[in-house]
Amino acid sequence: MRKVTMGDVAKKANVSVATVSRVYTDPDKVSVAKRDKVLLAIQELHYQPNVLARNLRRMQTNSILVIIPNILNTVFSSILNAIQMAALEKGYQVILGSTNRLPELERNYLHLLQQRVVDGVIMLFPQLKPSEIQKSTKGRPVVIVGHEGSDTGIPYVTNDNFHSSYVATKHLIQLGHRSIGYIAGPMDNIISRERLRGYHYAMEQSDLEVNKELVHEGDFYIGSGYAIGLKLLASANAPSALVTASDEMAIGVLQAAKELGVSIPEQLAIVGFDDIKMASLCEPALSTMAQPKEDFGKIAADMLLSLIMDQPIENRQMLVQDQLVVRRSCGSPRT
Amino acid sequence: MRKVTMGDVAKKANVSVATVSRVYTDPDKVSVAKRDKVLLAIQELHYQPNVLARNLRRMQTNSILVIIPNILNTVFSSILNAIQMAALEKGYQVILGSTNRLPELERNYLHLLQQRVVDGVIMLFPQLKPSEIQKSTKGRPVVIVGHEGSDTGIPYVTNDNFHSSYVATKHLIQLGHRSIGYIAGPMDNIISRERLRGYHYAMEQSDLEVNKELVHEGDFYIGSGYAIGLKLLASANAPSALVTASDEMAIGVLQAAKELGVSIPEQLAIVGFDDIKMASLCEPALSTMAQPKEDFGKIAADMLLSLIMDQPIENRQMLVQDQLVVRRSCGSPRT
DNA sequence: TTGTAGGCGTTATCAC
DNA sequence: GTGATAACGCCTACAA
Repeated sequence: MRKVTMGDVAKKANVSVATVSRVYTDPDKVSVAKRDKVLLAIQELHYQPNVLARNLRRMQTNSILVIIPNILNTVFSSILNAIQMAALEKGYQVILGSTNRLPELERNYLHLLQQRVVDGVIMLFPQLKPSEIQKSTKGRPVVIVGHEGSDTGIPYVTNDNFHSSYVATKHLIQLGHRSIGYIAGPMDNIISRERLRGYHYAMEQSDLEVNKELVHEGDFYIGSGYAIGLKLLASANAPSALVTASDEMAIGVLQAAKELGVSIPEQLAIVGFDDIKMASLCEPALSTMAQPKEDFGKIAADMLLSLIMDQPIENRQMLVQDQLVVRRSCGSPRT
Repeated sequence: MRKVTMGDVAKKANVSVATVSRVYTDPDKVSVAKRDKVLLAIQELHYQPNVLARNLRRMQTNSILVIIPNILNTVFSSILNAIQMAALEKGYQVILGSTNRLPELERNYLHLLQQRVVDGVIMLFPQLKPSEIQKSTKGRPVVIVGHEGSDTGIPYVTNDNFHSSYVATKHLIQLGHRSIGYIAGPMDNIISRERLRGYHYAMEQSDLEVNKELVHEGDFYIGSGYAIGLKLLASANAPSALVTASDEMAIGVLQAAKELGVSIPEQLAIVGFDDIKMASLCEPALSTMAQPKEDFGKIAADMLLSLIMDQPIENRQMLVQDQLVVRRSCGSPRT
């Protein structure tokens, strides 16, 4: 069974290949009679257009690349999922680019854009700086999620980590806490730094002293939360409340607390960050700042597709709001 | 800045396009002198081969499609991740096909294979029957993960759900339990049925009666585990142990138990299925049957790539072993 | 409305 | 080892 091409269909339907092509690209320009003949021939021959040829001719692939730090993290994969849904709707394929946070891999993937393997790229929480991204994409369609584009003009959608962290800390202060600790993410990460700043600002605004011994640097993962939690809770002046820069670290603290017999939220109130799936299922359920993951994905996809199709974008700088999800771990007002 | 093509490079290097092409595809056939000239010209012009043209000419895309029920589930996404790593190593792109378990979407995605958008497909736990898959792929490269290919000859890699469920149940029996309940997955799912069979077989083999009131059908998700758990634990003849067909349902039972003041594992021993991330983090940590997710992915990818490259496959029917991971939730031997 | 024909940029098959 | 040149299958002026 040889490959059947447009020529075969044309012959069978007694028309030219142009007419067959038009049936796909612009059916209205074909008379009903011929259209039906063509459709019939397509059916009978089980013809499938060859997308490779079409791609070359149109110089596009109908696929986009999503560069993502790690698909095992539900924050990232939720965004990815939203992107895929939006893309599917418009007939675009999604190519997966998992980087494990290696800048080198990000660069590699960006290559696919230059080689025209994809029509556009969405970068989730990239390691590369916007300026470098700009340099290696040369004006081709890119959207950044989770960071600003600085002065490159690259469209982006992000949340405000400074503000969200401020809100989380403020919530604990309003519950009556005065000795509030903080577990940060790695300091080479801008998101970590922004979140730490938000904590500091909230404390300062309420005239609360930040005790340096209550502020530690973790790595976002559960193990560091556990280790720091053990240290923090065993010390003489343990805090009465804690903000962590990720839910995983908060859950690590939960485990440490359980081990030390520290009851949560009575003896220690906690607010995490991210609203991963586990946050609602752990014991006690974790209060947390939730990013609007679906919005992130949907907005980014829409932006990118507009870029690809040369449609105007209303707003190239989108800011979405995180939401404080109050569960049991932060307790009720202190008396 | 116009697009630069192979012709431009050829002109600049004073060679034919054929030679330029060879520098990419078969460098050994080009004299060192000319090769260097070409390489230099490529550098100077910042030439990037146009993959679209290459694809058309070679009639391949260097990308594979992974059809996956849901990327938010860590069992699936771990496999996807392993596939992506293996594919990347061999220069293949991974296209994501999330279906939310809709057979209709699976069919749609399979279309991409016929249209040559991808060189091959890996289907993770497909809804479609092997016979239907065979029909719509017509001998093009496909690999199934998690089900057998029945008599279609489609290569597959799967685990033995019957046996694994047998092992899980047997473990509880050996700990001294005699009244063992079971929460099954949806019965229209073959995996659910196999797991249920394994439970029955283990009971039978040990001359234990299966009490029908202790066997319930859930939907794999946490909510159903919770609901069934409440019912089961409140009843007069609650079991002393429980096997669930998924970790999520087991965690639902954990929540129900906490609410009812039933202590785990003392009053109820539990073994789950899947070893999702939460299993090791919940309280108490969950004993569970773990699928070898990395193996699944790696094997499937290697099979598919062999298929694509027309290399012989050692074994088209691969069986991998699940592993019982013993944690606290199943307790110690009864006295 | 329909057909003709010239690319799209690469690779592969020939000769030389 | 190297260079012409003909595909690969489709799309789209342009002409009719």
